[in-house]
Amino acid sequence: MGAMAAKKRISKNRNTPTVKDVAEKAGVSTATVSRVVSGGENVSQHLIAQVKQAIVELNYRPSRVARNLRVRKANTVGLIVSDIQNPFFTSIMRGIQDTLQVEGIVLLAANSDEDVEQERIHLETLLAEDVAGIILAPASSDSCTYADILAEGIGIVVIDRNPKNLKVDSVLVDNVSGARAATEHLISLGHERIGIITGPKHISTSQLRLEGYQSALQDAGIPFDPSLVGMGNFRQEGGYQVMQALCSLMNPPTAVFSSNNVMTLGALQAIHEKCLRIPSDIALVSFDDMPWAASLHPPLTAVAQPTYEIGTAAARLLLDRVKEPDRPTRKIILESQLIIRGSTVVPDYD
Amino acid sequence: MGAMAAKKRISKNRNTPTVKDVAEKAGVSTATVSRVVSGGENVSQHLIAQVKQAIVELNYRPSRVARNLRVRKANTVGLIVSDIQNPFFTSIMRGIQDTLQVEGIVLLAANSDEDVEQERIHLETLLAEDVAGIILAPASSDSCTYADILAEGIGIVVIDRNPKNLKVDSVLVDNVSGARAATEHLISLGHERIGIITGPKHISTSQLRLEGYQSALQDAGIPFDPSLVGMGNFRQEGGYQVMQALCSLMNPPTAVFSSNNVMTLGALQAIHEKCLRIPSDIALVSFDDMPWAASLHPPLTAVAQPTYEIGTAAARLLLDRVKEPDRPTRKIILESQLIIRGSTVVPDYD
DNA sequence: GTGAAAGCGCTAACAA
DNA sequence: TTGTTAGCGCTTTCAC
Repeated sequence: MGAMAAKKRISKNRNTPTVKDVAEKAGVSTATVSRVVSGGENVSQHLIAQVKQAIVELNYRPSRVARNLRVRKANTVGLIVSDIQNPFFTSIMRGIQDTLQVEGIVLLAANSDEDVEQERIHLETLLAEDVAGIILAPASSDSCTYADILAEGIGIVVIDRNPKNLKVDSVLVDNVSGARAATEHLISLGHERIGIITGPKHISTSQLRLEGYQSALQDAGIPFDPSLVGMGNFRQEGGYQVMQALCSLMNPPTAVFSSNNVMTLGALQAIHEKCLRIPSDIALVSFDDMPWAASLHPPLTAVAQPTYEIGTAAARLLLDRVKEPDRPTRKIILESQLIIRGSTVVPDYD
Repeated sequence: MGAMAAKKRISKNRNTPTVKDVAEKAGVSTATVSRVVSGGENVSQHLIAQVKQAIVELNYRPSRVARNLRVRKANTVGLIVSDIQNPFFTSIMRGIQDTLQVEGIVLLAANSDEDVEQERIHLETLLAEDVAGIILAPASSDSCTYADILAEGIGIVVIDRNPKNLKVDSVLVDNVSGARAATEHLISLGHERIGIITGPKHISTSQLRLEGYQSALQDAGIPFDPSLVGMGNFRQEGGYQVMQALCSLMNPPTAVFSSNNVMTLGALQAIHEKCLRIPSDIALVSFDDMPWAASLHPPLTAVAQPTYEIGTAAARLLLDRVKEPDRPTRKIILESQLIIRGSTVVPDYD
């Protein structure tokens, strides 16, 4: 009975105490410990104090995974993006984390590298990991790819891209109108030969941005010239190569719309190498506003996407879905915003 | 016995099948199912086939969390960085993920925002989440902050920064020599008034980079001028403000060393606003090489850190530590590399 | 108000 | 080779 009894009673080899240890130390049952941990409803003040002390003394920390197993409820959410290094996605991730943290949910982050096979592996892993739900920037536009995942009955929300016919919650940006705004801006400045650096055909955002570009041209009565369209790969080299090609045209464009942020970096390199001046020799607009855009010389005109909000909205949709699995699916479309800077317009000095 | 018996036997309300369901369907015990799932040792071909078929038919997927609970072994690792949006950290994260994925380990990523309190919350969460280990870019240089975490007996490796007297594995970059190389480079170009934008005093990398800067000056016999030292906050505005201040000096520097990538973005803005030319009016070197560095005009001279390797090394250290908790701690110091571009040197056109 | 006991999905002795 | 059983750490009826 001596409180000083030199009893080192730690369950198992690992030295982390369990409910059992706490119960023993406090002289109560594990049920009581559990009650105290979860708020102390229906427990006498007396025992609460006793248990709390034992908890402190043992430095007890309840295992969430054991709890989750018991209550059949996960507190993890999975995220799969195509490029974790792209500021577009990290900002989204930030929004997701901030929203989930409030609910005590942690994020398992994975990277598909735009590769359907990798994506599939990660999806499997996350399912096996018993996540509460998954937020996904799909690498494939083919909804069949995700058919069996959906059959799994797990909450899923797609962001940025939306595979056709996929019946899930989604958070998207109005790519068409964003691209149209960018193109119209160039047209309003008097440009008529406007190039575009597009992304891979199979990615919906590429298609939609091209669509916006084309519709702006059409509305302005400017004929569409296929030679001004260069397909990049959403990577830096892609932007570089396409821009080089555009500049080498017999009749090069006077302005270019780059439909993704990292391709813009490549495009800039090509422009600098050719010693062209922005915007006088060539004007440039980019889809995606990035932290470095304002630090360029001249600063970059860009279509800003509400990245952080995409993240918070997606997280919220997922939480709702988990709570209410049978609710009708929702599609949230956020607006982009054209931010005009020096890469298209020479600033007035009055 | 009819295979067509319309028995919908799914355990629990959630419709995901368990070992039990598979066992029942295959007409074997759960133990056999478990054996088949884990490789099929000591199971007859006959039953293996039977079980596998049941698994496919039910679309069974073993719960890793249940498994982990049973075998007392986690397959998650936690990562806490101070800014998940900083390319420096995303690249590290990439290295970590690529290394862990091979071992079937998934990453729980969290963001401390350079805030000790947030960091503490995340540490607690990760511990409760029963992670196998934690990779941490510490927000505090005070090792006391982490004392009780270490007492937890969990594997932990720190990256980028190293709190004094903290006995854990670490992966660091040689900040002093990196900063010295940058400064020496400027000196070799004939600069004598060299400014520096430092980070917060309490972050070790700030101190060390300042140290490298000072030692280079000293070696060159250039007196240290405190008015040329401006303390930023490792954020963009910080770099902007410090650069503005430096440029407004009676006798402004002819070159500046910015000791962190995002502050460099702010510095660039300030330089452009003042319509100064790089490198003729002011030369600029940055610690951290970033994807956009080569796309600037002129491209940015920078001290490149082996970010991806930091990640892989940290992951490897952690895996080793988990396997062998009592091994002596190791400190890995990686070299940085000065990449000379146009922001310090006008390229030759021969 | 409190405890005993069952069980979440899984694995690992131990028996057979 | 296969099944029975106990138990990982936790919560939650159900008795008392």
